[in-house]
Amino acid sequence: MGENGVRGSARGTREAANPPKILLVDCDMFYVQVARLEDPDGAGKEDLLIVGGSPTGRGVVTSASYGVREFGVRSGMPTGQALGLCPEAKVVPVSRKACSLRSRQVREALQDLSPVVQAASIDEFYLDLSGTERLLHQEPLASTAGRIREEILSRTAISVSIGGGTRKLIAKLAAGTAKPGGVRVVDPGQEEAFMMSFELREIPGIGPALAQALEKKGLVSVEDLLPVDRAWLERWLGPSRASWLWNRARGRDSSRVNPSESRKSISSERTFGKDLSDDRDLERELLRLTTSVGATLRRKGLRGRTITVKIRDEDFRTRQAGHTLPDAVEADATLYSVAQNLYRELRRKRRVGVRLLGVGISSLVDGDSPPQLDLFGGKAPVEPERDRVVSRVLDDLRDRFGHRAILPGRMLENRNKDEPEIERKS
DNA sequence: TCTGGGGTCCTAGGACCC
DNA sequence: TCTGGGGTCCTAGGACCC
Repeated sequence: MGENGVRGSARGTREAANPPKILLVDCDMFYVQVARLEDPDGAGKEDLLIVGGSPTGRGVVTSASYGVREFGVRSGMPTGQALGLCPEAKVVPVSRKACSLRSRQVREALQDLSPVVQAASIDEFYLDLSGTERLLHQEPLASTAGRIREEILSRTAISVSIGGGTRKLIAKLAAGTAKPGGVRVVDPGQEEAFMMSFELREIPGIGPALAQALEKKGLVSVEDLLPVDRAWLERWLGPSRASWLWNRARGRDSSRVNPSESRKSISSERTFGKDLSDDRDLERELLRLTTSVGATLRRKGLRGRTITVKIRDEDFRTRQAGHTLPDAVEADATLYSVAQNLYRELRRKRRVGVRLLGVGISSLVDGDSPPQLDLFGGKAPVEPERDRVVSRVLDDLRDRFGHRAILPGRMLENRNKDEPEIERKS
């Protein structure tokens, strides 16, 4: 946090001589690009393209082409509303598989070009090029960024925009001004001047809630905030949030480019086409979601201790319940028995129609790390080895015969007769 | 036209231990 | 019989991001 006393520190002195060189590589309307690349004759030929959920159901826009954005369409907007603004647009579904594949290709290409790469999201990557001056023969950062952009385009067919500066925050905001398909670097020392061109709500970390609270105090732009008395800010927001905001508005950000951010949680959730009330229906969905979370968990070689169930009621009120086990687990049987108890507890408290159901797992550890030992060694394991074996065998069968082939027992009764024949993958 | 799905981080209160 | 703080873990909720 406190970035203020940096001037006299070792870091400050080092930086004055050799300022950090941070880039943010941001894929332009990523989901739209991927949809076009996957279907060059269909989506590839549409100028007005929306990627997202179905307009008749409860879908929202994941990403829209620039042509569509001119009509005021934004991501997160209900697809029906988007079509109201831009009736000519074509809507196609998101292909998560294709998107993660393309994302990985971009990341791998960047890793060939830069020593330190951090994936910040599916379509954003931070690069730290500090200390590469000799390697790059003192090439200006903007030229390096331009070369990286061209290289990524030719190797992955994905167009990116790149922002650069001495801080992640500066690089991120600069990338936003470079879109689409451009490069923008803020020179060292120009950070505060650069920040002056933004409204507070454009600063990453200032969302709708804080932006609105600031606006009520008459603070809309960065310029509005700079002269504000720091002590007043602390009385209003508390010391920690005040200092965060104080620094952000000045372009100060102490976070580093960290290539090895490990995953903290895995979850799966679903909004139903129509609200569900029947517990049998809901528990069947719960089982599906749990199995999906379990499969991801095991595929990544992880186990987890905390299981969470989330319900969004028909009135959009969201409730959550969680339980932490003494040992990390991975088998569907364990996950489901905990999830079912949590689900029933939530339903006992409030029984109305359910719009969304979700299951998550956190407190993750490597699957091969030893279980927590208790001093007397006599504790029964939370999860029988047999259950783990069963889950892994089912994972393997699903891999070979498709995920519809093996459904949990309770689901078999409800299998639809007109589902496609089981396909054998090569 | 009502509001997706995948995440991260922070806060605050209570339990529990020393 | 009464009275401490500090640290850590767990839980629920909420803000925020893409």
